[in-house]
Amino acid sequence: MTTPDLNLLVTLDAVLAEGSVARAAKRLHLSPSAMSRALARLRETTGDPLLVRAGRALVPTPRAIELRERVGHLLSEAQAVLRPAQGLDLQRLARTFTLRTSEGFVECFGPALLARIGEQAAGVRLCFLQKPDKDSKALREGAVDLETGVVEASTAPELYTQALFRDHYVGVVRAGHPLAKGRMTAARYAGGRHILVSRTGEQRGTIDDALLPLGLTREVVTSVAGFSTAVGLARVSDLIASVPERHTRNLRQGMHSFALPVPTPGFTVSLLWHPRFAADPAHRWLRNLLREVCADEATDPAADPVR
DNA sequence: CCGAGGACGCTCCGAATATC
DNA sequence: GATATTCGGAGCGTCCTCGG
Repeated sequence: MTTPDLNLLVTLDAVLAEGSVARAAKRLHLSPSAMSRALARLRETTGDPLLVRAGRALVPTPRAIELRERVGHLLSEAQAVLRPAQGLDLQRLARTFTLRTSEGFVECFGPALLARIGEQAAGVRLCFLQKPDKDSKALREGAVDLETGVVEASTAPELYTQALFRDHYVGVVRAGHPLAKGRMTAARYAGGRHILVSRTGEQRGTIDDALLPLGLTREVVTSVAGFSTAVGLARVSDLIASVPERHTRNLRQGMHSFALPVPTPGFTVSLLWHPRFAADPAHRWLRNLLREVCADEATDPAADPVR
């Protein structure tokens, strides 16, 4: 198998960005005919016309539209690889990173993360944003540097992801709650009054689905948009909150937490970022720091009272 | 083993032609 | 008229062969 001419990537990027053979030629300091020939080679290599005539202008094919962004990122990465290495000077690094995190992440991992940043790079600031939806637009546009969350089928395919830790649901009630004494059973759990956490306002969730095969239903008294609200409400009432274990570890202090008496699927919380940042040394440093912090918290045996 | 020289392929260019 | 495409020729690098 012959290696494709990688110089064609530069040509492809120029042609797709300009949408014109003449302008792409100008950009790369070639003659229009040379660019036309290069486009012909690209067409042969990709097996797609890439740009087709529409009146006087050329318009991109669906394949060309699909490639446009990918090629741009590939080139910027390749250029970063070929650039002379510039050591990352953390002492002098002055930069604000914007992180869009899942609920409870800041409360759980923020203190350790900020402490490490303070030690290593005092000029770095973090800006944590709420995550009202799963839309990847902010990452794509560069408004957000990093995101944490569960990777789903709807997650934008161009994003890079790395698993941070596994999490699962636990139940939590106030200290001295009747459920805090005795053995927890599915029937006792289902018999209580519950807080449902739903970002979208849905009236049932995975726990209701898990109770169904046991012939049980639970009474949902109220639904709230966030885990911290649910825990806060459970702290001052007789309501039961069912929340992710890792994300609410700090929030549940002084309360009674228990393993759910019904099997519910665990989930993996991942780090997500856009390819544009893949080769950025400062961004890479922050990604490593986040991974370290999450790994450390995961291996802290004193931190998990629920088994 | 090494250098010279020819064959070949690739890419470039300018000019001519096609298309809208 | 503006732009894209095709054509023929030129320059350059690589590969192969051959002689020293």
